[in-house]
Amino acid sequence: MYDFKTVEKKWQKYWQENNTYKFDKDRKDKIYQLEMFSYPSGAKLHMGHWYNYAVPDAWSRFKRMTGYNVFHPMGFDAFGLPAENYAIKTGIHPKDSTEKNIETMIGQINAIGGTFDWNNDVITCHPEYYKWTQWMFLQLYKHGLAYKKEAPVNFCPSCNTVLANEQVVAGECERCGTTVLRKNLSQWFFKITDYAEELLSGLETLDWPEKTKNLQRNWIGKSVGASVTFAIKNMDKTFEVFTTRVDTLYGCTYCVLAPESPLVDEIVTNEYKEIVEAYKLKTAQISEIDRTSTVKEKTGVFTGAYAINPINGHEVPIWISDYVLATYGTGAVMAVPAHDERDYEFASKFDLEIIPVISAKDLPYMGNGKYINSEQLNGLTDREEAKNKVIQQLQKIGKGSKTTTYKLRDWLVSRQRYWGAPIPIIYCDKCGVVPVPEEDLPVQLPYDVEFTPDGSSPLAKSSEFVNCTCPKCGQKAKRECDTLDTFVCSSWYYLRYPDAFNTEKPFSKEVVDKMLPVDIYIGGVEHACMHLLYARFFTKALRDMGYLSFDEPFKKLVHQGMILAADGEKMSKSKGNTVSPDEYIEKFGSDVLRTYLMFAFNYIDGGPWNEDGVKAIDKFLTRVYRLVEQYNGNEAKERYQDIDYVLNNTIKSVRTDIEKFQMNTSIARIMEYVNILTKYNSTGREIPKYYLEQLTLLIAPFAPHQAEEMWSLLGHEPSVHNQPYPEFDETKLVISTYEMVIQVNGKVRAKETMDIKTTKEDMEKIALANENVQKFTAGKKIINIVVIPGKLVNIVVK
RNA sequence: GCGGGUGUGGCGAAAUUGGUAGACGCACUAGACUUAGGAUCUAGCGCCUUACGGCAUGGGGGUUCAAGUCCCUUCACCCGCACCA
Repeated sequence: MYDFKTVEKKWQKYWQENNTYKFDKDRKDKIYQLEMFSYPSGAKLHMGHWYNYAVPDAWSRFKRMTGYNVFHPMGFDAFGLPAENYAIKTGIHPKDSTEKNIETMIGQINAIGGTFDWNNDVITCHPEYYKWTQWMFLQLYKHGLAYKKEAPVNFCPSCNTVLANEQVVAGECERCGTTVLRKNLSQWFFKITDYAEELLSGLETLDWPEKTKNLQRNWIGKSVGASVTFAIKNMDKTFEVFTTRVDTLYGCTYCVLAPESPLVDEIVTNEYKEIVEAYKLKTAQISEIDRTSTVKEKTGVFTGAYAINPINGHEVPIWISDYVLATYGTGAVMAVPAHDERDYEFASKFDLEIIPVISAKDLPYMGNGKYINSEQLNGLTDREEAKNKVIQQLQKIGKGSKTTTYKLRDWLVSRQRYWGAPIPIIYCDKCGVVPVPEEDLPVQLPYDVEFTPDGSSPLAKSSEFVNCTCPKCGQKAKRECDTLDTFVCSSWYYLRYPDAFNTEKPFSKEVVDKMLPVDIYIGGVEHACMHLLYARFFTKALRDMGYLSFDEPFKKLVHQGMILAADGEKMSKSKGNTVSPDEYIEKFGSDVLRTYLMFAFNYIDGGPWNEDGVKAIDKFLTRVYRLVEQYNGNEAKERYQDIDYVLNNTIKSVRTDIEKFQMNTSIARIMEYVNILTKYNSTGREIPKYYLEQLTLLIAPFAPHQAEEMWSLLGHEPSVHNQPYPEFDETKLVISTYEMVIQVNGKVRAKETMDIKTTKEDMEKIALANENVQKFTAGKKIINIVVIPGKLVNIVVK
């Protein structure tokens, strides 16, 4: 009787004591395999973690058995909002709850029986780690890639606190239901936009899913166009607009500024001040997604000011409207209602002038055509030519040029929260913004802090933390009280693993250049635009500072799908439809759960949980074990052709399928092998040891504990995981006959067993002679016969 | 709204990339063995039809000797949207 509980514990202990999976730094054939580390928020590992860790572990084991030296570390992304919210609710300090959760989760991850090497402590909330996160900030600051500017936050006036998007439900504060406002605060940014072009072009070099690359391309949102400078009438002021349709400049009949644009206050005339203020207030309550919705009715107000179109000197009114975003382009647009849908809708509603500049039957017209009402452009039909002409003229008078814009925005890293890495900056009345000297790092996060929400950053309330002396002049100064976005922590953790105990530097260049880039990175698609882009940015920035000599952090990327509840819905505590991995390890063991997760889904799709599927795998593994258990010493050397064929076909398929992360079909092939062995066994014959050894080796990456047990049952010393993976013999896969398919008009009408060497002519002859085929060709005219050697014959009749 | 994706038996899924649709498994049906078991083994199993055969990869159209796979169109569902990570 196989007792999985004892067996799994026994081998987990053995692997740990013998350091079976310790990475050997001196070997050359390394693979750096990484799964996205977990966030220890909800006390326990859920099925999604298991799916993310257990399935790739088979890949890792397979790579080890095929001769690679796999570096497979694990850590925790431990700062973040949920721990702080939990603390506000329960009074348990984020540090305490996080440490406790990490301990629990380490135990649970170990229960997977994975190849994780824990000798690489990366826990982002530990000072030994965040010291270097702060160091990263300083490097970016020194190289001009970190700067401060005003930016809006969600603000609840009743709780008097900043809210995360997640805490805003339908425009209201999730705690008290008050309407959330957008309020400007001075905050730190990383200049990721400096790398927009390389982040875009670098995608070409990556072995990533095409859809993920597209997501990033789109997020970066490159757009080639022109910037045009408009002067403001009767004022010594100008503003720029970005447009992709500079060829329609003559048709510009008004301009629109984003309501948040600082220019608005400067240009608004007294007459319009009141309504502009009211409109700005209203805009502050609408989310960006709603603002840009094209189904929403356009709103806006006139500022009383006029702009001068640089190409023809026309005076056009300046409006403000929420469909213009301060964060994209220049925060101002030229409106050409005749040739832009949104502008047309806006102009119609507010009765603004519409001047067509491309001849068209119906407006708005976005297509190509003959230019009209455009002086020098009149008569042209080529859009590019028209654009170039306008740009040339604008350049001549210094009022515009060709420009590229990106949707990508700089990365806001300031958080008005406690549970994060403090931003290492000091404000001195005399010296201004002073970075904390590197030798003073880390800026420790104090433990005793009041973090209930009441209007200011929690750290601002700790006088011990805030008050310091200026490192430059020695006068009294104050520390920055915001903490860093946790994405900063996770943007460089993969660099830390290979050199996790370095106290001198975040990592040694020599070690990292040898170990990186990560050969395979596994995690959810939801990180496509943020984490994965931020990490790429960090790598490139550090490279340019001389700390690294590679361009991209993750060579190959694999996404896992989502495991849904049995009802096909997302698992959630509130719906009460969750299944816990613990429950299944308890009932079936790790091997069953691992193998189920690998077999039941296409890895990148995931799917709904199925209880019967788990039982089926339990049955399958039991059947496998029984084959070995029944073995009593048949050392016979003879081989059987039919078993050999299945075995070699299985080995070949498993090898190629694991490589593609298709554990499901790999296991299906092993099942076929088990089926033939079972059949052989049921005729009362005993299976030679060789076939059982092959079975054990084949299944080792999937069910590692059971394989180890089977290996010792067959009289071998552990560990099976240090054995080479089976190789296939192509000669055993050569077949002498095949089943020829005979079609008439594309429909299968007969099959014939043929010798593999049969010529095309003979195939045709045999096909035509077939009795059933003749039933369908009788009395008809043969027009064409298509012969695919070794496969089929298609007879086309009429 | 913008962007990305998915759709194949009762169910989870395969399909060497244009060449026998449904591998493997679940569920189901029948049988065997039984010191009755939610155990094990054997066989069957896309749908319609007694059969011949016909129909089938969300729907419609096209290209082709041949389409799940390529093209057009349409419907349904799912995911992301910058302070959850």
